[in-house]
Amino acid sequence: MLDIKLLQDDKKSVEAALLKRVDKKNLDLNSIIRLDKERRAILTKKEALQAKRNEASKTKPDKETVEVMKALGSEIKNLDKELTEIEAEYNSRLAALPNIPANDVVAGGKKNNKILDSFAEQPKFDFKPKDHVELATNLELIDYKRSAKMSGSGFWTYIGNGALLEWALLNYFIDYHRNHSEYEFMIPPYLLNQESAFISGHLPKFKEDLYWTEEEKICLNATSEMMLGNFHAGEILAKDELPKKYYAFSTCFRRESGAYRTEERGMIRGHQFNKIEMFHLTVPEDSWTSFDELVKYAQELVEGLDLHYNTVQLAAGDTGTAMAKTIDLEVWIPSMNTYKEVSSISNALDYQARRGNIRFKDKDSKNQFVHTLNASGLATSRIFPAILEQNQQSDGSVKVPKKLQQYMGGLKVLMQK
RNA sequence: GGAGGCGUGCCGGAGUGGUUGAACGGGUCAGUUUCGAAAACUGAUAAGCCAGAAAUGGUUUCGAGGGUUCGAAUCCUUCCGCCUCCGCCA
Repeated sequence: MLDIKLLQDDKKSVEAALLKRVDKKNLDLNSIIRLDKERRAILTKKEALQAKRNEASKTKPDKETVEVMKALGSEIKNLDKELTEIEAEYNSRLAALPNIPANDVVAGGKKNNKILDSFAEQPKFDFKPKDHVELATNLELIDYKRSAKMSGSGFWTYIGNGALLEWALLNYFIDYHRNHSEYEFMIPPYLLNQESAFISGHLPKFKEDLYWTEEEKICLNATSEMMLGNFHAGEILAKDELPKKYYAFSTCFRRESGAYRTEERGMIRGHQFNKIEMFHLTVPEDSWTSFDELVKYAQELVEGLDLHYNTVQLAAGDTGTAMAKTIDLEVWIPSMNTYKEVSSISNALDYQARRGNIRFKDKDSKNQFVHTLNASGLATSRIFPAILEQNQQSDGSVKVPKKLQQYMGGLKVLMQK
């Protein structure tokens, strides 16, 4: 949610910034400003009448006054109705505006994404490399077939050493975060209500991408960012409580309806995957420092596994609605001859905090919105195939990254039984 | 699943239709006092919105929504949350 005052005061620069990510024909700031004007006019009128009524109601009124107030009451009611309608329209239009991209975020869509950095060499194979589905099946790490039987396509079961590898990854992530004592570990519920999904910015836009229960109006989380963003909703934090830094584990659920399924085989895009998410709440002046820290931590996690990946700054149009700036870490998937996101690091500035009404008292005891940031740290579902594919050897075996071996009873190589 | 109770400010806790944004107590902050501190005393201490350059004024909010009324924290209603007892399951 953007600040309406920003629109009122400096429509031109807001518009210019938003055009970096939205088509001109889809951007109508004037109507929002107009609705806001109308809204305030009616509100002022209504409040004047209410003041009159309150004055008369301070003591028991006489018969005559009661009659006058009756009429006044119905007038207030009418204004109120009018106001409710305008506000609904106003709010939904304002809420639909995406965040203002940061200054250094370039305009346009995916094709304008820019590689900032690249880690390690792209592995070369002197044999025909297999894709991760084949590797995982041959090495009996994952059972795709039986999973489809039980749950449908897009689900998988980790079996044996595969389950061990998955768990090793999570342990590696968690142990890494545990070294940073200011971070608090969280395991939130996986189901959340509609209001929370709105606050996190996933409603209304991503309704179709979430799994909803039939009876109750709650959905499975698509990322624990949804939970962490809501954890402090409605609160006013003390300044010395900030920054708050969390890392949370959750299994994430996404319908991915109609998406990409054919080329993205196996576990590149599934309905269920495991993820550790980092999340910061900061004072505004510190949020970019936090951003750099999150980028660094996410990078260190991938680098610890010796995987070749790129650090990519997203163009405005490819950045999530709520975010002012996003950097993705994209790991090399040889079979697809492409790079796939394993971590997305974003600064939402006050956009989410405004929706969630998360504030802090500044040094003048004024309440200000906090800034929120999130970053995967990391999701397993793309790291797992990257490990299989990048570390495969000519005999079909796969080397276990050094950092993971301690979590797998010293196992160094995954081999066919 | 059945029966009952409860939801008020940072916290505890009054308040059952008329100057109640809310008694009282605690906390916190500031001041007085003190060499300093404690104690005591005095004062301050919610948020949103609207108008205003500001001072300030207005308005809304007592779990959330709707209703009754000239007037609602107080009455009705729906929803949400919490608690207790019984049952059921582990």
